[in-house]
Amino acid sequence: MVAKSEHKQRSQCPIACALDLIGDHWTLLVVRNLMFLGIHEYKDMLKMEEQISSSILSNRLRKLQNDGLVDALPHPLSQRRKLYFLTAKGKDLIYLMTELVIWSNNYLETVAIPEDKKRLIEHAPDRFIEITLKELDAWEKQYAAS
Amino acid sequence: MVAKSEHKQRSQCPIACALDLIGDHWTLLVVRNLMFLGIHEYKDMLKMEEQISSSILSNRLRKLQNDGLVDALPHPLSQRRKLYFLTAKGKDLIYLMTELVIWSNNYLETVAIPEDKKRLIEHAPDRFIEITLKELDAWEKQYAAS
DNA sequence: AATAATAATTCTATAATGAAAGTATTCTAG
DNA sequence: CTAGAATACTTTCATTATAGAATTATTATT
Repeated sequence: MVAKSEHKQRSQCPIACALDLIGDHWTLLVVRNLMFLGIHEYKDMLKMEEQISSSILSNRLRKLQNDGLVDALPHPLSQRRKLYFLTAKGKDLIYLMTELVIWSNNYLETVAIPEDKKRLIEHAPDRFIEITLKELDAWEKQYAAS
Repeated sequence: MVAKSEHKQRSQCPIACALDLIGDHWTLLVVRNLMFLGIHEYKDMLKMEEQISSSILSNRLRKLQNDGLVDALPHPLSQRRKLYFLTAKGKDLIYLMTELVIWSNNYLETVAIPEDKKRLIEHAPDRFIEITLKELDAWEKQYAAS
């Protein structure tokens, strides 16, 4: 069952269309978990600092899969567990995500992020992206996804 | 009066903090209007293709001003009109917005945007950003903002 | 003085969210 | 083999946000 909001397309504008997929309070935090934090399981997402509720997490994971940003594998250690991971479409949000972090670092005083990582993102975003993509590749090889 | 959602800070994560400011269905469309479409007035925003409602537009403009992304000037032709424009903090979302458009162009089939503009954004995003920032500068000079 | 334009605000029905509890399935320990 | 725990959700319900329509306050125009 898919909620109403997951259907509507408000216009043909590229920004509006993208916001229909990722423009809400939670979706990009799920992407962040998969992209930067190495969190690939439902139970671990439930523990995220921002305290997502179980129902919202379930909805967002389903929507991300329906929209082709995320896919899932059975966990090798247990059939009842799943491993979520970003598809190429989802991984390609890394450029957007990196700009988001750069903007945050520039304008939002309170963000907690180690100084050295902050400096890397700020002064060599391409390198940061390269490193992150390599980590995602390594994860995929380990689990033979893609 | 400011709604509850305009206050909460869920964590110190740069992505979460940024989403507290711009992570919803409408905020970045208002930014788009100011950044790319030359729409600076309330009445013109009401006409946007995506059909924002008057109350939501009012809320978002107030929130954008509270968060320092947008400022307003009295319209030179009428005291009852206002001219909204992006602050430096708001304008600096241009890198994020450009990546959003690039991603949309790559993955969302249906987006309507002229082919030549699509090509410019795709192959020379820096040039696209430069041109856009110049247009915003020209607007500001005209109205002597900033 | 009457009418229109503008930037909101108010009202109300509907939709989304959040918190807690419940369910179905699979694993694990005895 | 069975009892209990773990996992991935789903359901329920109270609260909050949103959308659309109507209204208001102010300023401009005729």
